[in-house]
Amino acid sequence: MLDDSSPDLASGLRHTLTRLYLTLRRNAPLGDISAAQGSALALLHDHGPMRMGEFADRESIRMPTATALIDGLCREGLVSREPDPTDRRAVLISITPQGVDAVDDIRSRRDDAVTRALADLSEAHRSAIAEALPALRDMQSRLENYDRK
Amino acid sequence: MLDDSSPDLASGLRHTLTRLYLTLRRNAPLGDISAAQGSALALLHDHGPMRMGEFADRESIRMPTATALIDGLCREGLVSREPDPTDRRAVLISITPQGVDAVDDIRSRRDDAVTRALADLSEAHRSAIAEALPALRDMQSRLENYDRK
DNA sequence: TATTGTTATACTCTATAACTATA
DNA sequence: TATAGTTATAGAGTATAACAATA
Repeated sequence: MLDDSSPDLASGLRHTLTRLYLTLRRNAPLGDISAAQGSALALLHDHGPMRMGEFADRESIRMPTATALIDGLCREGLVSREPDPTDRRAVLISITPQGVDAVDDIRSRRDDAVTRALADLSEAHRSAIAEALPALRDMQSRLENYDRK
Repeated sequence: MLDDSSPDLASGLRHTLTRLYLTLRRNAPLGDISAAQGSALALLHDHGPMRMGEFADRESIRMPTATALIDGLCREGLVSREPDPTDRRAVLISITPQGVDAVDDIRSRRDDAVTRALADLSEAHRSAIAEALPALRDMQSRLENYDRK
């Protein structure tokens, strides 16, 4: 019988989550774009336009790093920069339609890999995962909140 | 009613797994060591000594990259290199006791974060996760095998 | 000749420090 | 004077190409 609150559950879960993510990443690689670019595009895709400084904060990188990263993405047409009309020191960075396509593409390739793996599972295993998904979401939001403790 | 085999389950699971991993990484950062170093140490910790070429293959990096990465870890005393007694062209790289400590330390800090999040969940959510863990392991091993399709 | 690894070189991502322009 | 970003410079991680040593 499994003891829910044991460190074994936490350690087993940590290990499995880590391997699942890394395997998924390996299964559907980013291809042309780097990990830093992929993360930047996903943020701009999900959050919408933002200032350079907010982008740097959310990506946990420094401003000069953000400048260089965004410059590269602009050169490739995946991101665009506009002066902020309310503050002439600032710039607003946005994902382009081409950038949206790049994010959607990688996500759908990863979804396909997960769909295939789920289809190969037993019905019992598949439904166990379906029933745990809300609990995993709950755990994720709690972990996220510890960040700003 | 949730349709287990729907793309929605795959997409929701992919999203939650991704966020869980990234949040966990952010919650318990590697600190002094880089991501590449952490991955290298985890591999050597779990697999044991190996040749430079096998290390490069398993990390999906090129040999010159592996040489530089291992050189850095050697300088920090986390990894050691020995000539392979059976083939004088080759070297065997191993994790040192200090490197083992570094891996154990980061893993235990991540386990602590997961333990805390699990403890904060409802009993129903915690047991849903406990019951899904074998299914998640099953899914992970299937995804891993697709890699060598 | 084929294999194992290293050296030389270059590009990206990361950082700190110093600078410019605007508030 | 403080804030938003950029430029200058440096270190780590990545790659390809060319090389050295050994099988």
